[in-house]
Amino acid sequence: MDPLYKPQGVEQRWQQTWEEEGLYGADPDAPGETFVVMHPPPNISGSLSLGHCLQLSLEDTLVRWHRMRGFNTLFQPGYDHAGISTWAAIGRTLAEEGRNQRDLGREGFDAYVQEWLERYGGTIMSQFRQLGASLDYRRTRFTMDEGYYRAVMRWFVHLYERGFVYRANRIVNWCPLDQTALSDLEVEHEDEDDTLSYVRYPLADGSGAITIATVRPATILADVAVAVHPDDERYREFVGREVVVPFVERLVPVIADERVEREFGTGALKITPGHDPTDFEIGRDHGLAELTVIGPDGLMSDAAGELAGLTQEEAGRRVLDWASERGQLEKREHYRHSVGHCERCHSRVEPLVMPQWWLAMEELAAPAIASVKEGRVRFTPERFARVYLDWMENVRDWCISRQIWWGQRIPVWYCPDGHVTVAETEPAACGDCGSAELRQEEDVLDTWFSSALYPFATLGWPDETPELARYYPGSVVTTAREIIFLWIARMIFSGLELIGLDPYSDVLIHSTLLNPEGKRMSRTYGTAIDPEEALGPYGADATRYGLLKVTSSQDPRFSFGTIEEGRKLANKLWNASRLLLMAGAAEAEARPSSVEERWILARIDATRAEFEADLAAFDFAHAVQRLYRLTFDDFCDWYLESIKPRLAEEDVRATAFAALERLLKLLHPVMPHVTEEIWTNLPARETRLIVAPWPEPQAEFAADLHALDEAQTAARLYRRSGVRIELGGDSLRIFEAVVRPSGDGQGDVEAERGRLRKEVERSERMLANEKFVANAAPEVVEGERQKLEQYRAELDALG
RNA sequence: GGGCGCGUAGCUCAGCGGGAGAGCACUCGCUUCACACGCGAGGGGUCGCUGGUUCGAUCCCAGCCGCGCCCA
Repeated sequence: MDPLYKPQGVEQRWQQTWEEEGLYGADPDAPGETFVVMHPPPNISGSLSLGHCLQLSLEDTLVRWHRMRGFNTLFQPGYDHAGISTWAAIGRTLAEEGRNQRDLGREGFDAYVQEWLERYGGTIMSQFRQLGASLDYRRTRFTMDEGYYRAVMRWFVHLYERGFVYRANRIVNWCPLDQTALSDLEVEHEDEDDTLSYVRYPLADGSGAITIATVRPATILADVAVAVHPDDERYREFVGREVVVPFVERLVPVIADERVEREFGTGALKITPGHDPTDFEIGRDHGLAELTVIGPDGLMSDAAGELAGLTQEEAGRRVLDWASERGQLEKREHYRHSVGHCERCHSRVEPLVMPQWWLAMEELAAPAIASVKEGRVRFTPERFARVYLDWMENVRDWCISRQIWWGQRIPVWYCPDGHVTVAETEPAACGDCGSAELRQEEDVLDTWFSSALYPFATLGWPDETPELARYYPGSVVTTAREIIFLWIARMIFSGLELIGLDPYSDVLIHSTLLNPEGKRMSRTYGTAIDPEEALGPYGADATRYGLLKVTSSQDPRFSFGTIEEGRKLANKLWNASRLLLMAGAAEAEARPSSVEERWILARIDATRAEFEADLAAFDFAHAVQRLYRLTFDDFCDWYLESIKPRLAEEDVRATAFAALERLLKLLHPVMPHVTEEIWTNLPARETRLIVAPWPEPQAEFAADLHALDEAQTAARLYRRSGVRIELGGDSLRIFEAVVRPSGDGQGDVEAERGRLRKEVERSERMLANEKFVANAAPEVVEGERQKLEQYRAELDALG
């Protein structure tokens, strides 16, 4: 064994061995309580980031821990077709060649994306393996594979038959670049500088005018009303009268509606149901027409008459010029407001009225709200339950159709007579008229529509497979904050709707890793750190440790510091093991004959209990910190140093190996490779650590948990000042073995006395405060009294 | 506009009512027979600011000031 532990090579060897020996495999026929983690399937449109590694590290720690505890574990891998994301990514690649997706044709695009899939899909799975993630790779699923596709079709038809899916002409978020509708959740709001134009709309009878403020003057062409707040005194007399829309000179009514913000602009709002979501709702309630003057390409449409074909900016200028010439442009002012953008291509989203497929949410949401309210699904940290509930309780219908070619095609067929047939597979004839001339709906489904089925579609649903029976519902799902609505909420309601059970009991929202500058890691902005930068030089174990160490804060800035700490821990373990192995073989059996041996066994067991509690609470940062302290302080600094003089005794070595085995077991879920490598070097070791049983509680040595206190106190004093306090028996022996004191032990006694006198004074002052003694908790006062006694005793010991 | 989180040592972060902590970095000492990628010691902080509650506040409350995120 080399004095320096080098993870390179070792890690890969174990990853291969574990997988080849089938130790990652989930067996539905095997015994044991189940523990299931469905790893959120990454998009095939990219490679992994360190953020993914963090997520994978905490999942794998939980999975390995449960596997060792004898659970029947399934750690499910897969990847996501990621509809618009992949569509946009491929679009960017094609654009460099001067082409676009639609140039390829629908089949050509499918072929192109297959290549893409093999390339990125392969990279992703090899990155999973490189981190030591013990996923059952044989079960890798893809959200567009044949079985999964069938599940999505069943889901759609089910919802259609329940009356939840419907097609309607409503306002949608339209991405003019990707040429598709988006759901509300796929729109990013960003603040932008704009100009607010105040335009006068004359009353039809010429008796005055009403001024509105708009940032989109081009849409004036599609105005169908002006609205004011019903309680707004300024405009009360205008309600019910007609005004003339500038440029198009159309007569439209002035209406009253409570949704108008009185404080915005002049308090009068132009109503354009065809191009604004709020106006759309107001329009529907007032029975107004839905005129559109902007086309799917974001340019002015034919309906814009002489302005057809112009950009909105140019059209807006023309409209304002028109108003200005007639004295109807009152003023223009700077205005900063939030504008919707496509989250994938960042184009400005165009609200347009068009037919799309929708999922009615209210009835589906109700049981999913109850699951969280009643604690069947728990969020960690708890506050995210509130975030989930706030959204679910106000959830709006979900636009599920997309006008791209990548995704599950909506299973709806139309005949020439306009009849609609909905079926899981292509029907032979129209369900209404029997016509064989069927044309399938061109649209595909929102990628999240299929992701919603992940916890059971991966297990073979809608077939009744052994996997489905065994591994649904699952246990824990972990994800980033922004995925709560997109995925978590949808998995819960779809699981409840189709199977009647929540998909998991725990939702763990993990921290979002920032780059060292405090910016979000993003591959497109070049602010991401490639996992290879950590995995290459430090190895997977150190990377896992370092990432877990930092999961207690919400948005930690990435630094190599904690990974370096992990590397040190691996190296320390390695060398501690070398010490024991070089001392000679012995069977691993706890046969403690001295207090420090009983003490380390007690310390390991106490840490085991605390570590278990930490993991149960998903507190990985503290869990990992405990292992570091146990290894460095307890095991190496005190235990190994104190038994060194007796390592020739076989019983001492036997106990040491037993202790080391327990230590390795505790560390394995966090640092699987180095622990397995050491394990395999231990004498007479035949099993694999990955499937070795988790340590049972060991209470028989608990009485000695504090047995080294005296020696440790003496060591602190001696190391600080050179002063030796009188020790006897075991404490003296351990002190001398660990500290190896030299010199006369006189040291700076006077300085120590001074330090202790100060402590005594502080303590006495506190206890002399009647209000403290009267008001503080009794145990606090008692604690202070004991400290005072301790200081006085130490002062006496110095003579 | 609504909501949430975070400001603690040079850096990354713990602590969250009773004497300010860790790792890294820095200074000093030590080649000591597992590890010098080691061991030991040390310097370094008005715990963002201002009020309040309390015998006692980094911790609780309120208001500011910065940073970040989510929703609309």
